[in-house]
Amino acid sequence: MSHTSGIRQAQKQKTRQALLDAALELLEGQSLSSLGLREVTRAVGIAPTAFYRHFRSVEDLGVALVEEALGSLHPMIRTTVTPAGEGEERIARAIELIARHVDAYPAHVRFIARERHGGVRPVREAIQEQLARFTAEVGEALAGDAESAGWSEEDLLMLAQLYVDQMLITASLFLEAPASSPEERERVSKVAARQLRLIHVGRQHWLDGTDTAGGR
Amino acid sequence: MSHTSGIRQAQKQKTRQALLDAALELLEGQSLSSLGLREVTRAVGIAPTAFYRHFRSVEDLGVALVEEALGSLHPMIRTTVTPAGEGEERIARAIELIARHVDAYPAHVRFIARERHGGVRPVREAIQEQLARFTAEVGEALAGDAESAGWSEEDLLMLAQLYVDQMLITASLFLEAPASSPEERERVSKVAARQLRLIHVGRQHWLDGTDTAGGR
DNA sequence: CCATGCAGTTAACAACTGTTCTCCCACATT
DNA sequence: AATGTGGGAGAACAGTTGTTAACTGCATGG
Repeated sequence: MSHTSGIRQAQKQKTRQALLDAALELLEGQSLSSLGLREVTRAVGIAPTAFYRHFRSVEDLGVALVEEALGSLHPMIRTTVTPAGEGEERIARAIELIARHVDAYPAHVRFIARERHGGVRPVREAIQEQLARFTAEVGEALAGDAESAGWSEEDLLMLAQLYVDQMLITASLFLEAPASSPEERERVSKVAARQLRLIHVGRQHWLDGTDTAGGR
Repeated sequence: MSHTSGIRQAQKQKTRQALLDAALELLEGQSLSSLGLREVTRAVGIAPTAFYRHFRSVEDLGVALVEEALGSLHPMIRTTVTPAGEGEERIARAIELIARHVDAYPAHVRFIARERHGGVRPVREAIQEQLARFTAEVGEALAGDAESAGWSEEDLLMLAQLYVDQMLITASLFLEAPASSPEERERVSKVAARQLRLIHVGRQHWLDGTDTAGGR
């Protein structure tokens, strides 16, 4: 069943995407739990009943949005943590990447930040699940780093969590910074850089007080 | 005008509080932007129109909730950062305090976490403002600490921000942890403690690479 | 003790919501 | 060329929403 291609299927995907886009735009001024089905279809220009051909409910659409939003976030996180260059340079590059991503997909970032603790259970859980996946990936990336020698897996994961949360906080701050003022954005960058630096310093001296030091 | 006391004023405050309480409870399953005026009055048991005697709109009620919620959070933050005892002990105590607070006021914590990035502008701004105040306070408290000698005010504030954010993240994690399983709560505590410890280590070595070191 | 103020009520409104059922017709299948 | 599948439209439904207006009764201040 279903030639995966064809004019028919293509059109369907197109309106489906239109629904997602319209919803994302409408969500800039409200939360998912107050987004109405009719509101979305009206924005797209189709009948309310057509909505059901694509999603069972608005919650359902929300979960789909999580996939889309964190799908676009996925490659960024990978690139951000990828080891290359010296510490200070890596920090600057990571923050630059975050800033660029927020510029490119502001609605996606806003959606994730808003619905991460939002009022719709299934969406919250979908986000948590994806973020846990990210944390695990960052943990693995960290494990391959020379500075992580001697670290327990538990500690690597807690550091990864720290990085992921910090990344989201920074992204959210960029989002709130008025698009017009580069000075505000610069201020956010500076603070975020210092915080990452402090975490980095903590990382370097994490094992200082351990027996491992005199073990030889 | 207005004897601040009297049967009249007392009753008014009472129903006002009832509205706030009812709203807070209703908000456990949705976001503020989808909370209806009628929904709240229905829960309290008064006519919809009576709502206007206390708040101009649901947004307005939301802002009032921010005051209430962060008012209750305020003393906790103070106590948490107050210097007393050795580092490791302070960390344990801080986390214990957070856990207790989440147990005591789960709805408040949920509300703040949810609406911090929520869909209602005035509420978001009220929360941001209060959090900025907290950050400043924590910054001052940090300044009075022996370990902060030689720190610039800028750095103190970025550290304070790190602590405040970390505190909210931890509170939110406690909230998500099923009330029934103490093992999950213990896991959250452990990770949070390690993260605070790492930040603390970073703090201790923050000035290591500075000229100040060879100044003697 | 009486007149005023004001928390709360009742009734009504136009607008909006999610969901159902029935229909249509362009496309895909044979 | 005939058949049928499925995206979308249309109308109608029972509820719900915020807000208005005019009201009632009681604590209050003179």
